[in-house]
Amino acid sequence: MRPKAILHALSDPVRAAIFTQISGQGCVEACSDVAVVGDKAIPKSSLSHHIKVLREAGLIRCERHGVEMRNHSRCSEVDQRFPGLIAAILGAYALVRA
Amino acid sequence: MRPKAILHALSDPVRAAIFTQISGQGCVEACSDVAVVGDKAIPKSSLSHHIKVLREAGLIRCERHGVEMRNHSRCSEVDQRFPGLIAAILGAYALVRA
DNA sequence: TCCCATAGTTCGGAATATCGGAACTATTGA
DNA sequence: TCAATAGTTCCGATATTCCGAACTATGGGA
Repeated sequence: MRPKAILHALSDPVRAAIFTQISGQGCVEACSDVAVVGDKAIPKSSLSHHIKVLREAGLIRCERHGVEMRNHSRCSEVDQRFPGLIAAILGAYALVRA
Repeated sequence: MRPKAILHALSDPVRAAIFTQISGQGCVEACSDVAVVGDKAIPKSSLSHHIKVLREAGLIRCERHGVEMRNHSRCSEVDQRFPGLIAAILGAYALVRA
């Protein structure tokens, strides 16, 4: 869980949106067919890649539950290690979107 | 000045170190020959590129003074727009280095 | 004025990363 | 065992990164 990987992961607006969604909803994200993030259609192979990047950055944890994968935010763990980092980043994106 | 560009710029530890150095010293950075950032030697073409990325992200401002270029941190302007962002990022790197 | 030295940028090619369609694997239910 | 759904891996096209070499810009002499 290094800053480099976290920043790289969240420097992509699509991944930031995915992470926001995972953090907000507590979990889940279907890769099947085409998923929609924000208002953009993402092919499942790309989504799978994005989720891998988020996982390897330590931002989310993935568990297989039967046929589907559940993605959980590791927000609190990251925040414990790097206080305020995630809030500042997601806050910055939110400011732009507003 | 978008979060995407800022995060991308600072997701490179070398650029984060350059930015920290510029923020700390107020300015300056010689591209001539080979510069040293942290304890790593950086060819001047790479350094020039890094500085361009920082500039285009809105993190620094560059002024030519005679033959040399002076780089100033735009930290306070960025902080006004995205409160806490830079502090959180540089803080995260500092935690790792410590 | 002309040339040199120094600071920095741009070019170009090799290495590397990204995106997304197609094929593949994994799991469950019938 | 087969079908359906969820997700991963492969691979080719495209874009990015890195860095040496060539180039540009500025100032200071002779």
